[in-house]
Amino acid sequence: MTPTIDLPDRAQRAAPALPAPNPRWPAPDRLRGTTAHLLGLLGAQSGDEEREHALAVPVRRLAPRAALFHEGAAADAMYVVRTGTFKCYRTDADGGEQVLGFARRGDVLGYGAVNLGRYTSAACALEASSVGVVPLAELFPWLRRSPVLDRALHQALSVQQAGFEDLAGVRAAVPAETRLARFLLHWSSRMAMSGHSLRQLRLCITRRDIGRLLGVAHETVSRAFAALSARGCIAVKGRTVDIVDAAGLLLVARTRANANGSPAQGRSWAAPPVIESLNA
Amino acid sequence: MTPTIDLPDRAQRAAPALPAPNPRWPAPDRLRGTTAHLLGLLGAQSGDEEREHALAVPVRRLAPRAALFHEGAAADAMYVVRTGTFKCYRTDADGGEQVLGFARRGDVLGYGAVNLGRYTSAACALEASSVGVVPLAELFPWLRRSPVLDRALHQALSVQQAGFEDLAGVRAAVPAETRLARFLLHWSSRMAMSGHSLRQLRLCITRRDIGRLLGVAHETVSRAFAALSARGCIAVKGRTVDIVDAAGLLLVARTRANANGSPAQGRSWAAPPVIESLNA
DNA sequence: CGAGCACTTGACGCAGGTCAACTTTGGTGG
DNA sequence: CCACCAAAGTTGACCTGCGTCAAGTGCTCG
Repeated sequence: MTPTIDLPDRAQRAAPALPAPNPRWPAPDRLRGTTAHLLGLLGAQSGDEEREHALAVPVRRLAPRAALFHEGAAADAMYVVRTGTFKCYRTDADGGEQVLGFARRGDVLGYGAVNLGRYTSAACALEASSVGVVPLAELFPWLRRSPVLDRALHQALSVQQAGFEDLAGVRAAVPAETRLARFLLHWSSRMAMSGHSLRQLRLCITRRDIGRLLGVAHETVSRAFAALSARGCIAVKGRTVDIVDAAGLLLVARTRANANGSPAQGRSWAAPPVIESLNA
Repeated sequence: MTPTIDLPDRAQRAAPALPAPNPRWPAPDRLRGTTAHLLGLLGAQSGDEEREHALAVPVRRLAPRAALFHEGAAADAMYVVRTGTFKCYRTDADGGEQVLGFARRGDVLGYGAVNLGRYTSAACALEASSVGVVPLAELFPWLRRSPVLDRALHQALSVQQAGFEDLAGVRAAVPAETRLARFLLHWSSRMAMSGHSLRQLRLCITRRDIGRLLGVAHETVSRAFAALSARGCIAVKGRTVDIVDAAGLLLVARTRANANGSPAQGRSWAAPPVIESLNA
């Protein structure tokens, strides 16, 4: 229940050497940013004052499947996601992975290490990604120097906590189809926040990992996709999912109690407001 | 997946009027504390300087079963638990509760509201309890004035995040008995942190709520208790649980794969270091 | 172009959800 | 202080959803 100290055996296959600088990135982003950039990532505006006092913030790039850090490893930094997608997970003694969630632009990774100096979970890139590096030794000096940054961090952590709570909902004691529906809606609204389409989902996750998030076998995930598809809620093509009937999906996301009948006297199962626009 | 705005129908049954001041509490604690006290709660030392600049921090007392705040309610404060135990949960449309976790001394409640101004989940007292009140309007001024407080808050949040991650483990796709074993170990190490006995657990939680945390039916929780008891790992008397055989419990906490045989080649399933002392 | 991994689909058995009956506990009012 | 009632807990019986094993197809990467 507390962080393992021992690294999983594939700890060795650590993050590969940084890939050659990617020419698609504008020069200033190539190797480092500033604390002002961090602010941007965290969703805050940086005033002139901030830009002046801005300190250099290293950027680290990761190839698909590369580990950002390992569970239990000694930590010298936490990270803010700039681009790409990360999977956060824990590995238990039996080698079973428990997926804790996924991180995207603006999400903070490795925060659990702030107290312990060791990462409490692992994170790896699902696609080519990059992060801003916040050395733990610098963290509090930075926050002290820039209250705006501190505030931005707190707010980012606050929304992340809400996200965590959401994810607890997909692991609730409800049928697999419901869990998957909830997860898809969750993902949809997360993606919408970073300017992506609400209905067209590009999951860069294997069925196995979805299963490990939902707490079901990967075969069951497959069948749940098929079922939702048959029901006409979604159209699935590999890892691309189209939300065809958002209202229907939302109905499934409520509870088994009424997969058929009454639209439930209660209100929306914590319906993301964004979902309204899906019905357009 | 995002906070509901509508309150559950029992929103009305809000927190009852504060119970008459409890004579058991020393006078200075009776009605208010200071930011220096907050520091103590959060597990930090407060220097002289801190004590000087200390600001008044209201204390709120709650009767057993009283709600601290409701999901989706407009928020004007977050809280730090002083005494007692709280249950954090969300209610979905069907009236089903999803328990997110339990909070004890030093834990921060209502942090999800820092960004939104609305609570993203509900919290209610399981026993007579008290919290330090941090008005959201004061939060950032306080943090700015006292970097030590800021640091303490960050560190408390950091360990809380680790705790959340732990709890994801009890909801993993493993048999009910394993989930319960993991939960008991989790609870044990949490309680140990606040100076309680490691082996003697006083759960102030109903089987139903344990079930809602683990994602299983409450009857199953009952049976799992019976099974662990029959196995000789624990002795159960109502809500009092004695950990008789910690090693055995730990074994069950690993995975069904080997409830019988090989002690698993891998390491302790994220074994809490504290557990070692249970074997004394 | 081949190998391994992701994904899908089927068949089967069991862990656990559900319903039901009963006991125990704790809280409330007389 | 006790009697009463509602909620919490336990236990049993039944049945179903999903975990597991197995076989086959399609990607993607080396």
